[in-house]
Amino acid sequence: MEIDYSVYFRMDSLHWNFFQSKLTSRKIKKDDFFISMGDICEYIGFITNGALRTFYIDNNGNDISFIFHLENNFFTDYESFLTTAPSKLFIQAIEDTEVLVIHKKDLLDLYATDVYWQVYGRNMAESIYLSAKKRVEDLLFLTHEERYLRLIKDQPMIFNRVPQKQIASYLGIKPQSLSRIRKRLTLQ
Amino acid sequence: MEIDYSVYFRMDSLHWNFFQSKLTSRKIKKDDFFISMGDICEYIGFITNGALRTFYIDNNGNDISFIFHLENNFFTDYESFLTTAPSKLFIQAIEDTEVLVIHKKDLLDLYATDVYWQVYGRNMAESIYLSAKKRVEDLLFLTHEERYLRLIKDQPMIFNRVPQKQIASYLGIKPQSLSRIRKRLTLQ
DNA sequence: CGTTCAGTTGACTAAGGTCAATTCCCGTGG
DNA sequence: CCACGGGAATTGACCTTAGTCAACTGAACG
Repeated sequence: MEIDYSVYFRMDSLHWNFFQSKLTSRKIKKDDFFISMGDICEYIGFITNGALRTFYIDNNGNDISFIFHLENNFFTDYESFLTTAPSKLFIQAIEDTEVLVIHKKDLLDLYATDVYWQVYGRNMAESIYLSAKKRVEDLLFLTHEERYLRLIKDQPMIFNRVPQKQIASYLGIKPQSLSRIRKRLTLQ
Repeated sequence: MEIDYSVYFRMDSLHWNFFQSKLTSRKIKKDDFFISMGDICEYIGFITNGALRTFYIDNNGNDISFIFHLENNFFTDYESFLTTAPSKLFIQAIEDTEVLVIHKKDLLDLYATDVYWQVYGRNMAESIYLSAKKRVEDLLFLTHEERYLRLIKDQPMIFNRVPQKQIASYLGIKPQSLSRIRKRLTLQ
């Protein structure tokens, strides 16, 4: 049984059939990297199975989670992809993962073929922007505790799949602090 | 003497001439609002003179600066513009300000006319994304003090033009804390 | 069975938040 | 021109919370 992913890509079946021919399937074993710092990211990917984590290693060697990607979601280092600059981050498989990827060259070809793909590309950039803006709002408005509670609400499945210290760095705090926040909440 | 803004818009003169015909000039007096919370933002603007500030009022009534816009830069509530949802923020003139604006309808018309404008729109979305991502990185990686120093480096002119408490909220701290950080730095 | 690493907990330190008083600056009106 | 009022900025005292360092627990895995 073949799963129809066109709904996730928001394409009608005509365009999907064409688009699908540009997609390559790839497996990434748990703990393997899709992108390492310094690489140039030439793909946009979609997870059909498994999970990835995007993270930074900062100047002090701290691992800082940027995004958790679960199945049926897109991922890429969009900055490196857009600017052809060396990536500042890592994308690593949290579990054995299967992805569909499209190469930048193929996407640019599509853009050149038909306005439909230009519109598609613009919508993609716009929706990626909206998620980044939401992240900024979270970081500006919410306390650490509120941020934790929101993550539970938005991505509850994450907590079964990634170690707590990686969640802590996503929230911008140390593992010890997250542990204390959790304790405080259970006592109430 | 008429100033040629085409360089800021990154357009060749042919497209600029056409685009310019869609632009409207508007004056915003100091302290007046370009957008208030609840409005739907239907314009993308460019500042030819003066300065604007985008900010939120959160649930507790706190004023939180989101972006400072100086002359020769674009501004909009891109989220409201894209989604046609009521704006969550305010855009207010810090000084008497002159702007050029294009209406969403006109921009969509342009998109429909020529792939050139589709590409233009995609590039715009992409570069807006990159600035939001940079903001996330700042908020995730830097201490308050480092964020303050980076702002001095990136937008030094801001400090002459907006009160310190508005800068504090941009950095995610209280005015008292910013005052103490400044003091700490002068003592060293 | 022992090693390893994540998570928890404790004691202490550092930093920001809160509340309040004071000073400074600037504009306005007498 | 001066006096006053109001808001911004600073400072102090105190509180709350996160960071740090270290010890301990527990589960996973070889």
